[in-house]
Amino acid sequence: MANMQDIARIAGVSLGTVSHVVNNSARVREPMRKRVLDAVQAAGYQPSQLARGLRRDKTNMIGMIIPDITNPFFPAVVRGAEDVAFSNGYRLILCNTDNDHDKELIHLNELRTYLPAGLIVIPSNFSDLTAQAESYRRAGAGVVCIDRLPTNWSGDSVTADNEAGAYNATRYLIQLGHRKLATITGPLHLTNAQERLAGFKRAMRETRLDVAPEYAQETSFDKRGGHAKALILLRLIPRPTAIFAGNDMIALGALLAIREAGLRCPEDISLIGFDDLDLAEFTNPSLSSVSQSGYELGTTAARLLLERREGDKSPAKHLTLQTSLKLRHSVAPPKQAAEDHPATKMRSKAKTNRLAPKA
Amino acid sequence: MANMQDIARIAGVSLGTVSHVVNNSARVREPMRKRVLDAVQAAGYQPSQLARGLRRDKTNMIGMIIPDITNPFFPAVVRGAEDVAFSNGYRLILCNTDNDHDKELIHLNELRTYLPAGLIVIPSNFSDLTAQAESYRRAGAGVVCIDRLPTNWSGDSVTADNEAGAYNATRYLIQLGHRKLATITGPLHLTNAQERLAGFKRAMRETRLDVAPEYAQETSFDKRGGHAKALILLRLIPRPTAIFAGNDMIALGALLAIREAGLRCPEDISLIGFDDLDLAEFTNPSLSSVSQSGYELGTTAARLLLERREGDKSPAKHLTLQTSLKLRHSVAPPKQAAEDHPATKMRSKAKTNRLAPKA
DNA sequence: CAGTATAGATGAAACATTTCAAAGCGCCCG
DNA sequence: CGGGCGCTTTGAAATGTTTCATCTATACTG
Repeated sequence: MANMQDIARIAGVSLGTVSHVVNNSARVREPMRKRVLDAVQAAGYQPSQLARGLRRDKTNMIGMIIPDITNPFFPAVVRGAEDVAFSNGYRLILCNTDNDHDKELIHLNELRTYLPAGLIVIPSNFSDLTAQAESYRRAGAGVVCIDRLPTNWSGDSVTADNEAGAYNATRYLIQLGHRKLATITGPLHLTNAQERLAGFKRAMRETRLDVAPEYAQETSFDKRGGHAKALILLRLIPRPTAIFAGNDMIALGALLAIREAGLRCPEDISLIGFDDLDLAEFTNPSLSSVSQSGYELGTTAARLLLERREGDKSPAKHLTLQTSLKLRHSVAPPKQAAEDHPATKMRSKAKTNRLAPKA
Repeated sequence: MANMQDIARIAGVSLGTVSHVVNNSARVREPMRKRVLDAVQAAGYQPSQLARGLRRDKTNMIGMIIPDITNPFFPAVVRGAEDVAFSNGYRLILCNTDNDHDKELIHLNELRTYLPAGLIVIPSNFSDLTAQAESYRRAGAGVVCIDRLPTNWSGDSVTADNEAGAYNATRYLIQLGHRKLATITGPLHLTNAQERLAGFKRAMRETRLDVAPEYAQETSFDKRGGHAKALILLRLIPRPTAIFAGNDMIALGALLAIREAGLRCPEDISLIGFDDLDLAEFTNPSLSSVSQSGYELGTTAARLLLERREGDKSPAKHLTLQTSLKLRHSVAPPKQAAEDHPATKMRSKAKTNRLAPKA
């Protein structure tokens, strides 16, 4: 590959001049400028990002650390981040942690040696990134946490309004006439699971409905967990008539359990998930869900990072994205309340329907 | 961050010695060696990947160029590649092309300036990577194409046995008693779509069944395309009793179209997709599909790359991964043939069932 | 014990940039 | 015509490694 030296020789100018032309870092008189540009064109020269990064003490890479790209919520997040990054000349290094704190640490430590422009992190379980983030910030690289936050996180963040989303979903079920609600939460050491549970509880409290401990089951954010915990819920007396699941994978497992138990959704049990994954549309019945845009989560985080890169020194920002309730076929009024509750009329046959989230 | 100079000073040795200890590139006597290691530990030193890459003329990065991480088939591929890369000390730079050849070219050109250890590429439409790949190879970096190949590709590749997979699926439908089969292929400039069509045709030819042109519709690999083309197929006379879809997204669209047309799957029309995405399990009816492991595609490609990196100079390898037929509820014997065809007994109520692929 | 081979340690060059201080140069003004 | 000023251009240093040629000291051989 041609290097700057070559270009300088071809164009008959000094090394510094080539650099100035390439980077627009100083005035260069037109004829000379043109000679350089021509040489660049002719040789197909592209500056070495390595040398550039080494010298500038910063590269155009952005580290993206996520639990697992295979989890259907994350690809959109990554894509959002990549799109914004790409169109601003940045590239993404993708790292999967499997929620393993050690793996996260390995990535955190190694990525720093690439002098990335910043980091977008979906923290693993029990992360404490404060020290690491501080070290990145000292090196002039921003760190944005998204989706859920480590304990004591004081840096930039972008998350969905989990509490409001859960609240709206729960309130909707209550308005349909449900009185015996249950929830299957994600791991409660994760802030997003906590917030969703909080939203659920607030809606219940507001209606003076009780949440007995066994009606709030905690599990991992996956199908298997949802399946196991739903089986437990279905054995409770009285049996819940509606379940709010911490995410769509849990809801999917619950759906399976409901079917296995010989019950029907939504006739016997209503079900609402969270995330509004693509698959929510294809389940049988199709799954109602609190919709959050993973893509937007990614773009917002990347933009925040780039603003910091441009020199934004303002105090830590906590951006919250609104959710919307996507109604499909997995919800219905409870059987005994179908006729006598006024909210029943809200039951919609429409495949999708938006309920504006709390402002 | 501490650099090598610091370590040398702390340990009281020369720069070169530190390097040799860190890289095991030369014998260093134990006491000195230990002093260096202690200093590294104490300072939390990590070598700059930038400087190292610049000097070694090669980094530990692998470029991964794919159409769109949001397409549900690709996350597993990426994850497979990342797992093998990670456990060998390599990191992945993820690039989405949206099947846009220009975007692909931008990535191809820029990635080279990072001096990556190699490239894993799912080529975009109409790619001709020969020249680019040659330039990478000259720089000592391997290029592996996966999933589908550019025209005239002569380098390393890993693909599924698309032809056999399609053949088996089609043959299965025929054995069930179907005689009027149709297919909705992906874009026929893509080799995987071509091969799947070829497998379909071979099975038809073997049974002396005709494939009239209008019974083989071509479209993009997505739901919308499948939907549109299925509507066309459903209007044909005689109407096909089974459709082999070029991938699961197409099948999904077809499923929608079948439902819209007031027909039932599998009673009126059987349907088989390709890829066996997670969602195939959740559709209604659940979708039969030719299963290929995206994860394995990724791991195999990464391993191939690393072998090249270790100096394997053997001629281009073309690895082919076997597929298996995953039977679910979207297939049934055709109504009129339900009783009188011997193959009918193969119809299984089992949710999943493997049919060994052609050896 | 002298001479030599050899393992071990070192210092400097090289990788491809950016950037800063300094030099060159034309031009205007006195 | 000389001095000074401001715009261009240049050359060199610096970034953090690796590696190669040297150099040193140690052990071995005759």
